[in-house]
Amino acid sequence: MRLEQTSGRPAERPKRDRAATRRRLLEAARDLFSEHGYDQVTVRMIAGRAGANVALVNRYFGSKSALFGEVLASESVLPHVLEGGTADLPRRLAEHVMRQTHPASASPVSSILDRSQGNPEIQPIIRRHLERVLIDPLTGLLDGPDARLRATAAAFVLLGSGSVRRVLGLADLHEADPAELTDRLITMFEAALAPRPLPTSPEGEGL
Amino acid sequence: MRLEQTSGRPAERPKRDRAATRRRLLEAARDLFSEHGYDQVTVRMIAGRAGANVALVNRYFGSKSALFGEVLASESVLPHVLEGGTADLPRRLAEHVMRQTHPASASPVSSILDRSQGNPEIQPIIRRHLERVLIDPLTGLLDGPDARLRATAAAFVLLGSGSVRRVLGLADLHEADPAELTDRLITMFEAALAPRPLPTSPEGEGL
DNA sequence: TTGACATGTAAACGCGCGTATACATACTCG
DNA sequence: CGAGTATGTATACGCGCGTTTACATGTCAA
Repeated sequence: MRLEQTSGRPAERPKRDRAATRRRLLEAARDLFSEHGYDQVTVRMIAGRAGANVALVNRYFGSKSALFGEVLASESVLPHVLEGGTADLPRRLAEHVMRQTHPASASPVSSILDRSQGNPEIQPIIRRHLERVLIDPLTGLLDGPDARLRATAAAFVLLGSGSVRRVLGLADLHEADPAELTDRLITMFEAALAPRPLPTSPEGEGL
Repeated sequence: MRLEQTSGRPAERPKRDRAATRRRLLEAARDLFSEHGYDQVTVRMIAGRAGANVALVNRYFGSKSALFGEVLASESVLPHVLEGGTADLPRRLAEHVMRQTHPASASPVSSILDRSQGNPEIQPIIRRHLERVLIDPLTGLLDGPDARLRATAAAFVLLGSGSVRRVLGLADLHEADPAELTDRLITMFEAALAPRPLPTSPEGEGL
């Protein structure tokens, strides 16, 4: 009774294509959430961009927040950053942050998380996603004590760069020498992730 | 029936007291914005807590967003953190972050900024405030090159800790040894603020 | 005392939102 | 074909929001 075709060959898609419409809605939602954040995007905007009717959002996803959850579930925040062991991890994290400073290469989910943190309705969704794709894998990657704390400290920098991008804008970041900013981020991630806190500089080292 | 005639001493406040009402509205707004963030607070909630009529919000402040701006302007984010030179600065910043992890001692404005970053209507207000009370003073405090970039890198950690608090919650932070987390934050701020990027660890140092 | 003004109140406006309902049309298959 | 269903559409509901308007009442000076 479903749309399972009984024949072996792929049937011609009908003009009315549930799967395709659903996919278009999901992609439209991803793009819009990524650009404007959850609260600023209306279901009518999503339907409009997908070329679909508003009611289909609720028909296919149940609610706006459920659609948001599906968008997050369908994407991964840190594509390859967490693969490859810990040797080069601070550098890979730093380069990930640098990548987010160019909208063209920023990952949609990073932008979504940057821009959608306000609404309490989706806070548990965001929290679970962040733990699932960032905190938990990163914790698992780390040896030594306090792995979860160290992963959380690294999240300070990752999420903080998002706040800075959104609130302060990209101008300051683009004026900087990318190599130097990368190096600075690497040492910040090293300080966050080190098994034990790194020794602090002698007081008064000139800043 | 005037009991209090005009006299030399400060007259009794009238039952209808513009200044006091305004102040109550401002304080109610500060508390509510701090607890729930801009979007989640309605002008009716503010008026209710202040024991005032809704229309007075607009009469005295013009609009909800203007009231928000006044709240920010009336408070300082980093009370004494930026006073006292650079010698102990990373430690003072780290301790400021630690203080925010206990709601009782968190500064209202930090909470407001944590929770109100989504709405584009107030984004310029937040941006200006953050530059005025954080980025600019911090930049001025730093010697050496790239002062503004280094201040921005420190803002990564400051704002990131806010995101983590709001999204991930305080549980992970409270489970940690405060002294160790403080030390870790100190080294992270040192890495952010150092005149030149600190040397990176030899690759493969065990994480 | 009285009239003008400052302050506070009550009620509604207009809007956009997420969502639900009732209907229309394309497709499938006996 | 023709019934039955999957898919899409048009429209409205109900609500809460920020804001505005019209009015009431306390205050103070002349």
